[in-house]
Amino acid sequence: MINKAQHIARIVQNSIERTYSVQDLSISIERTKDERFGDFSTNAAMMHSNRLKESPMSIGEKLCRDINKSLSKDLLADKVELVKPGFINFYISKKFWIDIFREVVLVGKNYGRSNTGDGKKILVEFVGSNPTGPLNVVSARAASIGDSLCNILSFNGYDVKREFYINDAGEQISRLVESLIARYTQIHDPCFEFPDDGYHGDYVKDMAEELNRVYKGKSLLNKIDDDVWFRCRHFILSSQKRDVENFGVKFDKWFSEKELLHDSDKITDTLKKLEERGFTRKKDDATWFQSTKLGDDEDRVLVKSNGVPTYFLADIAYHLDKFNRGFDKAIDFMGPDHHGHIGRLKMAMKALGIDEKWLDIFIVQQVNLMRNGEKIKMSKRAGRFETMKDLVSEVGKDAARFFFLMRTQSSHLDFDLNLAKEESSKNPVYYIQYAHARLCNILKHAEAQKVSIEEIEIANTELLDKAEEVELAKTLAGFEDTCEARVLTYAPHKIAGYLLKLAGIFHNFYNKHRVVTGNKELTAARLLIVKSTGIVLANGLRLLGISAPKKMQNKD
RNA sequence: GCGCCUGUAGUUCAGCUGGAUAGAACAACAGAUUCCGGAUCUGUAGGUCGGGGGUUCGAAUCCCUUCAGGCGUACCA
Repeated sequence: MINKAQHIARIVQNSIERTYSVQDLSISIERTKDERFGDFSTNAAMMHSNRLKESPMSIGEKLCRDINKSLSKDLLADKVELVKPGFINFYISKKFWIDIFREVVLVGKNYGRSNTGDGKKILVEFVGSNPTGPLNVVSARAASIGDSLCNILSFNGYDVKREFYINDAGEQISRLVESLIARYTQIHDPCFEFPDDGYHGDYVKDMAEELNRVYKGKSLLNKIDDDVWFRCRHFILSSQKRDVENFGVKFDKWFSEKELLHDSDKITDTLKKLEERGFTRKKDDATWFQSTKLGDDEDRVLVKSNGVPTYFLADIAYHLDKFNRGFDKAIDFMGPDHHGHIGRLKMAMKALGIDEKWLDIFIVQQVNLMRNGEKIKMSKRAGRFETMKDLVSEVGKDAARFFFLMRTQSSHLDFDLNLAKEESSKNPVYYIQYAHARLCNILKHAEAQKVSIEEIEIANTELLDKAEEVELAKTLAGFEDTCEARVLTYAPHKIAGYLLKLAGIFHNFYNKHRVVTGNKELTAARLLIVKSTGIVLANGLRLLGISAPKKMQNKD
């Protein structure tokens, strides 16, 4: 399939060559936002007005005349027109658009797929957190965005791996173990004091109960017990795994900071490498990364004065490990509290001689849960905070994912719980899913009327000339551009927006035109529309990790 | 103090590398259905793109400045 925009760019380029004998002028072709300006437009006449030493309108006029002359009508465009400041607008012929319905049905599940990635290996790290408690709503947001991005990258020919980084080394988990032992001790001695900076959540009490079944009241105080540590980590991690799985995300690897970095030589190797490259220095018994050499305000600690490596050093080692595993690119999604970390990590990569473009890091911004128009206060210290699990059980996986995917990751999101739960047209997820269910129902109805698949496949598309039909064709054609990785790589929300638009156009079409009628030929042609729309909706929803139901559940 | 994110309709947000009269959803108001699911559709109204400068054929978009909100600025992770 020839890309329409490229096709038009070629035409314009040729015309410039003929008219001005100038080559190598870059031409950009855009889809117009407004129908009145045709389907595609180019600003070439304005862009190159300086170089050609002529006014935009004058250039445009010449090009337009030339293009019109060379364009045979049945090819691509009905009309080419010059407008006001100097835009040249192309009106694509209906027939050219209508062909898309058959193409979509032929390509099916693969419609929208591309090979721009060319098998390049990409590692996407997201959600990853301390195993110190249940995953929260920001993790859920990261899970939606990260997972969907992976789907989109795969769809565009990249070889994608999903990875979850477990921060199971360091202070935080030690503090959790401390809290756990305190809760455990409290079972037998209610007066036992709980540490101020401990983890207050109820899940710690649940773990303590479980611990009690094993240790049966034996004192665990004044003793750092590997077994308790291990049980604690296991308890948290398996619940996190369950949450993520229920959210429809499958990680290729759960990367343990402790096992795979600290218990190996990777940390010391990384440190050695930084030393060799002249980026470390000693001060106050600690080892520092000389990030000031790369423009940072101050140097950063790699190894604390007590000899323990920092999270920062471990993360450098982790990323070096990713690089050594042969990935062409790494993408990280981090929580809003990590943003100070980004610059430093990138500097460290630079210090190690890794190309800056190899690593992209994005911040997934915070989430405010709204109920009845009011913000829900989250307090991690008090142990009350909205978890991913609660969110999914309250609004469902599909709604949760869609709401997160409607927005760019950088926006501070207000999540409206009431709206997400509502089973009505106000709720965009249901709106899209209903479009899919509705069209499945039409196909089922047609089947009952004994319309065969063969009839649909050989349908006469020339019968399709209604405005709503052409609009659907144009919109379906737009799915390819929407999926194109270049535009879309870090913006799954565009798929969500696209699906919403497509669903709306379909509902409109449905209301204006009856599909299954006594007119067999027209019925077949319209069923082709229905079928292709269904394919595109399903493909889009699949990229978002949201189901495309054949029928909607009854309200009551 | 410094750094990052955000500021667009009553509300929540789109707006791709600058483009033509700044879009959508929800809320508001007015309408549509003998028939494939009304969980639907159509229409109306709603804006000094936080403010002020600059760059150019042309700015919500780029640059400078200023105001407001959030976050970060640990030998925590």
